[in-house]
Amino acid sequence: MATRRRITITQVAHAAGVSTQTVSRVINDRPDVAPDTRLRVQRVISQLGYRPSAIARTLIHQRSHTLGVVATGLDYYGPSHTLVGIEKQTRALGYSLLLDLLHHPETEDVERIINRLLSLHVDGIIWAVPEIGNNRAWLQGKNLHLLVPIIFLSMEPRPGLVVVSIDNRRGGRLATEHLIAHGYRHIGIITGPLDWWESRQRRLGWREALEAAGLPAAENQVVEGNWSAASGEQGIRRLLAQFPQMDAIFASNDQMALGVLQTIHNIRSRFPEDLGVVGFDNIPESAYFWPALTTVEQPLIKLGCIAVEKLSQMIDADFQLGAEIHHDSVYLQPELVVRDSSLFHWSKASPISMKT
Amino acid sequence: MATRRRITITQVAHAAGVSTQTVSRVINDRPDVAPDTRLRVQRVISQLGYRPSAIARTLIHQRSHTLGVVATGLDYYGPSHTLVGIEKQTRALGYSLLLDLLHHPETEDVERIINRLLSLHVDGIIWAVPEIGNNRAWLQGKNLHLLVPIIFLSMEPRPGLVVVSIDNRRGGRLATEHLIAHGYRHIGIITGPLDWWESRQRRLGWREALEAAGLPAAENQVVEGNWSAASGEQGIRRLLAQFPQMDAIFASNDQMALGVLQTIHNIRSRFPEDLGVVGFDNIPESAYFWPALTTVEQPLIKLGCIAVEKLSQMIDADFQLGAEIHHDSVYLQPELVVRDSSLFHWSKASPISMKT
DNA sequence: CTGAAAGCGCTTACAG
DNA sequence: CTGAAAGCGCTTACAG
Repeated sequence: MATRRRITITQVAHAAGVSTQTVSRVINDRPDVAPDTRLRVQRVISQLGYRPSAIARTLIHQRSHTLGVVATGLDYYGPSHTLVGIEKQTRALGYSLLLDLLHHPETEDVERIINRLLSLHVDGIIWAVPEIGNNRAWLQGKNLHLLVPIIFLSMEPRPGLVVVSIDNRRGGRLATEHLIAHGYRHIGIITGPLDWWESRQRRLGWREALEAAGLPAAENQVVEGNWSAASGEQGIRRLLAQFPQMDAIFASNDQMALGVLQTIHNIRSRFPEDLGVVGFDNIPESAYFWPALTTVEQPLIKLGCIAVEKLSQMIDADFQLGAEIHHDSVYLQPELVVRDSSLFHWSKASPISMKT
Repeated sequence: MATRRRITITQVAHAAGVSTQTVSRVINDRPDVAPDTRLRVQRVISQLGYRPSAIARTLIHQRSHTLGVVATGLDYYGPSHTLVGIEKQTRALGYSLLLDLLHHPETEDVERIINRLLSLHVDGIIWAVPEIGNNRAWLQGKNLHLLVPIIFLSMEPRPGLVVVSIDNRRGGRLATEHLIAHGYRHIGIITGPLDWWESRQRRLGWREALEAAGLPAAENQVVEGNWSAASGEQGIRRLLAQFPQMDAIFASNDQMALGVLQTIHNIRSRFPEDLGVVGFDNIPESAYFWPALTTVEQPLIKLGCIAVEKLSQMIDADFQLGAEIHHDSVYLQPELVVRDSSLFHWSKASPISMKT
């Protein structure tokens, strides 16, 4: 075993009968090498299968061309989709990606993770963990900037931090305004867990839309879910009890909306003639719910891309490779996707949903 | 800018008035350090916020404690769930994870990716890309073993390679046997893309079950999908036309099953009284489809964990840290999850699906 | 118990 | 156009 040996520049130099500097010049495409020398070296390189060590280069250049991403909840559509965007742009900009998943995003020991990332010389960090409860407390007193450029996803803007978020509040407003525009007047909400910043933002949007329309937005119209379809089911049952005049519901994600739809089918006492339903996320499945779900689409891939893009600019500025840029936080706008679930009498509809 | 400076061992040594060796001994918990020296050094370390460079250590030890994972399709449940398992076990074993996503898993230039991973000194690679068409051709002629330990997920076993897979064939059989046991006799299938090895395995299981029961498994019972709900819809429509006596259907994943369910609702000409439906994957949503979907659950987290576990053993053997182990390929067994969609007359059911 | 020397794989001045 | 020397941050023998 372990006949596995890394070919080094020294071996290449030796085999080609030149110094390591010359090999280095060839690798890095420097012009100051005699054409035949270059050719000879190149031949030896491909013959030996020489691969320059990025690790050694990191040590010299004090730059690893590696980014660290800290994420969580990859079993949900939002986080995994965001990660795809992050990875894509990371690669496009020539970086490698170190992945860290939190299993307890509210409580996990953040210190240890950052330390590991720093010991690996990452050039920057993407903090893709949702803001939950007090899980930003570790930011207090820390002077992160002095350690490494870092960009945050989906959290409340804070002075001194660069944050890229979806405008969840706007999303909640879009969903609710749509329902109002279609004649619904008694609109309940199943929120996400309310210690999530994003959940509160969506609820805020819901409330603003109702108030702007002069409609009630009372406590009995609100139920808290936990993003799961099961909590959507519990939510709708509770709402039916405490808000019987309800004629529409904004579920804060598509899974919970799905739970609502199934429950309506199962109960089939009062509806389903006239309960409007809007979700949030536009997961690929939602177009095939029964009825097809009206929902709010978030530009998640774009979110990941822009985060990496900005982080890269911060890094470059740090290395003085680019102009000094002012780094503002950014909000990306979600979009409403209208389908059958928010149109009156969808349950009777059949031509509406027919595809060819 | 760039007042950001990494604290080095030299600075710590200087500040503590000792040599770098002594600092090194303290960091690595060596016993041969005078108690007061140790204390003094430790204090300087935490005061300065010194973080030993994993990069420098990699160079010396010829071991990075980093694994590379090459994956794809993270927007689907299977791949992202598998990644969660991989990351979890990677962390548990003290490794870091370098993530590479392929955007064109059938054609992408694999050489470049492996080269990058090798230049980053990964200790091992997890190849979590499904086997599609000829996308294992690059294995030919390569002596990967000589480069780095590598483990493959979900592909046809090949001599000399270590592979960990879900037993998709068994899964297809489970699904079909279940339908047969519940009285269905004319069972169609919507397969995944047939250039996927996993799709073919699931179809094989379907066929075996039918043949074992003396039931027909003819070409007109088979339609090829592409994993999307939309292709499920197209699939069921085609099947209805070419296999009109069909009374049940095995959709090779839950998304396609969802497309089937919605289409049945939309058409509502012949059924839905009596079409049994079974999916594959057990995505969290499937319990809330209408009707709740019977499906086949794959132990994906476990798949990821076991892959990393085995890879780690291969690495240790390579470094002669452990005994020489014989590395067999492994099949993990999926399990059937029975819900309403495969029980007669589910569409009339309501008490069945009632939850409290 | 402690430290001067050499080296991991590479690159950056510097000298010729 | 080319190479000997020094160094990135750390550790491993080796000597005391």
